[in-house]
Amino acid sequence: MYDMDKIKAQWAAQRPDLDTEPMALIGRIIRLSAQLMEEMGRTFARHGLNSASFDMLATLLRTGPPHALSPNQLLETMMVTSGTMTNRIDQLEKDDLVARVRNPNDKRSVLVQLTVKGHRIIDAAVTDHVETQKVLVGGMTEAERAALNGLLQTYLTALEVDKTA
Amino acid sequence: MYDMDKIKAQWAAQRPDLDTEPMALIGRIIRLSAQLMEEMGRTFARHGLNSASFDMLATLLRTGPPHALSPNQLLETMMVTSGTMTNRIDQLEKDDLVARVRNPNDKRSVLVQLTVKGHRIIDAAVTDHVETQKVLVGGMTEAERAALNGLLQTYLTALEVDKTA
DNA sequence: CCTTTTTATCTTGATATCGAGATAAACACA
DNA sequence: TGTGTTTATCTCGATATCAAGATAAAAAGG
Repeated sequence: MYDMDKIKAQWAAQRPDLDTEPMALIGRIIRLSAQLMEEMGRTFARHGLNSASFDMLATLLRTGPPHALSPNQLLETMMVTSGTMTNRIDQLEKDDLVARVRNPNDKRSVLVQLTVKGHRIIDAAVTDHVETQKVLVGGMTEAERAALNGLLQTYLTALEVDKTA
Repeated sequence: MYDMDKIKAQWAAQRPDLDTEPMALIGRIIRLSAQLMEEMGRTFARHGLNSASFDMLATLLRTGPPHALSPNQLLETMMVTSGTMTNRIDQLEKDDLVARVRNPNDKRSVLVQLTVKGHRIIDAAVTDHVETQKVLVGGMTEAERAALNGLLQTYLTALEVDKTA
């Protein structure tokens, strides 16, 4: 599915006026992203997590002790709305993976903190996840990985510039 | 958000045992994908479409006359479940962008066909979309685009091989 | 033919997300 | 101090998706 060569050929037949080179490039990025997320999701599932919950817990873990951030800080890191964040925190709290603790300096705000259980689970999940990612890039040579990484960085930077301009 | 350099630095501090090179590479692909989809979504919205409906209509358009595929054929092309496909067709049918027509050869099956209105709208949307995509890759040089495209192709192929093995 | 299996689509219930707005605390400043 | 504005989080209704199962037609195999 989403075989860009086939799609390009179809457009060439139906709409020969279109330059589909950009479409092929962008299509491949999106397809790769979807496939990689699907594969990684299997790892998350082995730890009782999904992409969203892994992301939350991993964000708290890598923040370092005391592994606590406000919902707003989490919003700035992850790309979701505030309603989604409330729901995600609720779910994790129900499973005792995070706890909402009061922020003494600001009564509007709370801190979302890893529980002992949450810390244990995300620590193991991250280890597993990194191993999975190693396998997922293992089909490329070291040189290919470096070149791809560099070009992706270039592209992301170019997009940012584009946006601020 | 999802600044891979910052994330790498955080992991280096909290879990120096982890090799986060693969994570940086994969993270950039996923982030790029998300940003590109967001940008493209703006184009779709100008034509009253979203990513899902654009995808459906564009698939039917590039198939060529008579611009009709069965739900099952659409399922094989797009990465969604049958329930999702039913819903997507329902929505497009409600807006008179596609019509379900009976398949005389197989009474289990129907064909989803572009209406005149659907054809007109997707034709304009695709033209606009291709223009947007041109802008979205415009921050890179021709050589960078070619190199990136080649590496993405390499990666996708490597992932496929991995899966069949 | 008749029965079983496969195929194609749709239905249903659960869930995650979004967008808009509600609520309450903190801040700015006259 | 008092008032208006901003900030932080949550609530609510709508929607898109998925997974599992229902339904009906077609195909396969005696």
